[in-house]
Amino acid sequence: MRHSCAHLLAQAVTELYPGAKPTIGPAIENGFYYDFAMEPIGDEDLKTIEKKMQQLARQNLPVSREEYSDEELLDLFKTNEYKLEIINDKLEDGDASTIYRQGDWYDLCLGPHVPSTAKLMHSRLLSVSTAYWRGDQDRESLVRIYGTVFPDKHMLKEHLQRMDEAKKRDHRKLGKDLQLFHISEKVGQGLILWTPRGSIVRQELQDFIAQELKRQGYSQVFTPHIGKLDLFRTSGHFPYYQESQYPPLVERDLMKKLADEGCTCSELSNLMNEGDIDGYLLKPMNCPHHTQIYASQPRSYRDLPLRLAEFGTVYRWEQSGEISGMTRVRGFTQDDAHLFVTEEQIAEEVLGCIELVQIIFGTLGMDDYRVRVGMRDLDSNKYVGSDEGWDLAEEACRQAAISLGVPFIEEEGEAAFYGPKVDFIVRDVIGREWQLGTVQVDYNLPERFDLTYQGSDGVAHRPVMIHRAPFGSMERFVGVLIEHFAGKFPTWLTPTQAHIITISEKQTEYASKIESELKTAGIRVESDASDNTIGKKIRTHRKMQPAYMLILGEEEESNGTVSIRARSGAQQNGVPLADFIAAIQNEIEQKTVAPSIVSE
RNA sequence: GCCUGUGUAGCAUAGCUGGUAGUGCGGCGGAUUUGUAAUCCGCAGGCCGAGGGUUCGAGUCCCUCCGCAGGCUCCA
Repeated sequence: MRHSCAHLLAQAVTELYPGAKPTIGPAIENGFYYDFAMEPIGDEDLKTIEKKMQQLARQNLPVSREEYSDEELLDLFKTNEYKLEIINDKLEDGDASTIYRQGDWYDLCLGPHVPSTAKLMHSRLLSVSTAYWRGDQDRESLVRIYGTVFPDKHMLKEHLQRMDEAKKRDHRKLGKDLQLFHISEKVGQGLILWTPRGSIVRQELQDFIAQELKRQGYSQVFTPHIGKLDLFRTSGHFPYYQESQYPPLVERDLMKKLADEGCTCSELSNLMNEGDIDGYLLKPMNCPHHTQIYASQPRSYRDLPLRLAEFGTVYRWEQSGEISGMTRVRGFTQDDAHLFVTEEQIAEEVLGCIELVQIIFGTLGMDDYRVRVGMRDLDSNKYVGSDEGWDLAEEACRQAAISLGVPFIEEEGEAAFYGPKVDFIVRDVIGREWQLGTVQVDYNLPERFDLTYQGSDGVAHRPVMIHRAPFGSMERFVGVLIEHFAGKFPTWLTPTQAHIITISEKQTEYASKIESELKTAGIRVESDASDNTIGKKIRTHRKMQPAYMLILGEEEESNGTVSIRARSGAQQNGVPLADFIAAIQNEIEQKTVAPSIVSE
């Protein structure tokens, strides 16, 4: 049905814009799109097209399937080079093809389709954008129109409402409303400024994972934000990934000397690429630094696994058009760790990493994720390392994913250039997928840095590295988390856990007494003793989504109690302060996903 | 990076075919002292993203750049 509606869209467009050439128009989740080779159109044009589609739908044109010979097909589409390309590709593969016809319009298609256009009355065009023909940046730019269609009016309306609801939990909007982070044009694109409230969320998450790491025998390390170019030449990141790095920093004296010699920018760049001069790179990842910690001492098999963990901030030059909120940024902090292990330890250690991801996702109630095992693309040569190493590493990842006990898919070509990986992927409110946690096996870097350990046989062996980041990056993770909770964080994560609201200024003193007792108990609290009405104060404070509001009036003051108001509006009056403190401390300690002190 | 949109005070917005900026929230001051989703009055906030151009005159039209949004491409 969605695909049929794409046909209807193409019919409408070709009737309205005679020069437009339809290319492809598949169904996608919740809708469809169709790409046209035509002059760019705007949002207003969508309405016109939409009207035309309704008109065509109302005509109740029967949709029929027709078969033609190859020559006839080529003749039918002779004015549309895109369709010809498709037909020729199909002929090469030996596939037959059919066309579907409605009215005097027809399209190359395998079907199936709805019997008549009357089934397509309830559609809506959503947006117009562009795409490259066959997804190739070097080929023609096409106009892509997105739309959706439902069997009846009611379902269409519901779907559109759902989309509106989803937009309300967009982390970019909530991040602003809840004052969690800020992006300043003056600082730069894709560079996140963590404001005090957002920093609390991040710090709580970091503390949480640090605790788990201690339990699993990790060692905490710290490394600087830059490193010599040579370090990254050895790792293989420079100059081959230059496109996605900030340009290198060159020492002042050297710069001056080169300038005096009349060196041009391109000469400088060449000198750096060839290794004739050195400089420093903002680190695009933490692994090279960690290899040097490993190499700082002779290692024995008894030292392994050596697990080095760091919340390491890295910088990558993402394309300007790809930067988005907190989920795609240019500077971010990975909850990174590198495990140096023997080959026999790979399976167990990969499993340990994956369990860590599961603990985190479980604690936060995130169950809507998928697992992807990224394998190499056998046809590509962008990978480094031996085939045997890759085979072993891929098998280790596969086995770890299997023992995970959740469905996973293997995808060719999704591996890192240095090794296969297991990724945890979640969706944001708009349906886009983001890679969060990742575990990657790497035979390559130990080789490049010539890392060794002495085995029980007294001979030097090569360790294997495992890269892993259960959150992925703090920025992306918190961004996704904001949407996951729609800003209503669990008590342990929420920036302000209790907001104190007084009914009149008579309770100001009582409020500050309660406030200081809560603070002493380690509760993050905010107090409002302004002279606004109680209704107004509740309205205002609700917006910041504290786990609880404590309402204080004459009654509470004389009894030494608090009245607790939950986010839902549910309330419990006259609770002794000590009881509330005990309850909220327990909730924080347990990391309860949904605040539940007040029963509904 | 490419395409299409878009950019008005901290936030949300009005401003038609060009005549030199309104409103709400928030903030500040005052009145009020309130029992669960907006008490009243007053005040201060804008080089209308930046720069250039057309014009007697530009928030409005044109160009360049920057940011943002949706896609595309990319994501070691």
